[in-house]
Amino acid sequence: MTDNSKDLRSNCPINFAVETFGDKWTLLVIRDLMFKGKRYYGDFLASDEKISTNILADRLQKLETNGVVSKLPDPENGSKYIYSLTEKGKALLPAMVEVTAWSVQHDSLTNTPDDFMRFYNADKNGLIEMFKSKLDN
Amino acid sequence: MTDNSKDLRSNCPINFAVETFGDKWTLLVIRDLMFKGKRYYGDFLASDEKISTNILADRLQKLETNGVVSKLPDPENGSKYIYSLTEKGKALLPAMVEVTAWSVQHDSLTNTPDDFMRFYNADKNGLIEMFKSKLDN
DNA sequence: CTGTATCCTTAGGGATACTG
DNA sequence: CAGTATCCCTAAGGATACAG
Repeated sequence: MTDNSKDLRSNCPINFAVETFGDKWTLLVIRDLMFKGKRYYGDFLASDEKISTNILADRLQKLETNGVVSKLPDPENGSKYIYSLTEKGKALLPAMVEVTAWSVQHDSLTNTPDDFMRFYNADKNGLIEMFKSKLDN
Repeated sequence: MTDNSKDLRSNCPINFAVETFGDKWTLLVIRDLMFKGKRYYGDFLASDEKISTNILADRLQKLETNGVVSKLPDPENGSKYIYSLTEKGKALLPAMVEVTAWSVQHDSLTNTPDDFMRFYNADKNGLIEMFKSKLDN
């Protein structure tokens, strides 16, 4: 609950979300942090969707500004940073899981680990907890 | 589960979602259908965010193409249409609820009915079922 | 009023060069 | 390799005119 005083088009929560990650790239960066364990600049560049380097820099920057991502110097390599999700970013997990489930159910081409929907249908909260614990280690 | 053969940047489910509603306006139209009971063209035009008429037409069209929204002649007024969510559209409800909850928890300015978070915290599935039943009447 | 079409500006973003 | 900066084109979209 922070007072981020950029001027939004409205005070609707859906609009807040849209203004935070409603574009063609931001959610993919969040996905990479959340589900693919990516942490370094080059990791994100290497994703299937081929984000270009200027866009990546811009989105990481905006996510940091919005408190979704943190950027810390890599203790093992002074010349690079480790990007990771803040608590605010991690809190997007349930939404990301629901979005994933929707896509898997409505797009025949989508590829996702086989057991995702099994777990989702059997015990959604358990699935979310499982991913959550992965994020915290 | 339909084979929509537009060429996606990848077969990732998050990317599928991004390509379906990852822009500044689409999710607001879905919100209006899902939570605000809007059905007519003019209803959408009247939202707080002031969508312009060409963009609205474009988004309704794309949503229809993607099977999220249906467009049917209004039986009580031949010169207009009724827009509504398809089953695929309604299936976005859990995701929309999670996104809303995230925004409410992370944006102090967001305004939402007081009891939303109470219900969400007490019985999330019940909250979703409640909205679902509203959509089906 | 419901929707479509056009005009024109700005923002998004691809390619790529460049710095440490 | 990590990240920044520039160049330039295309797509997003605001304003508004127009048709039924």
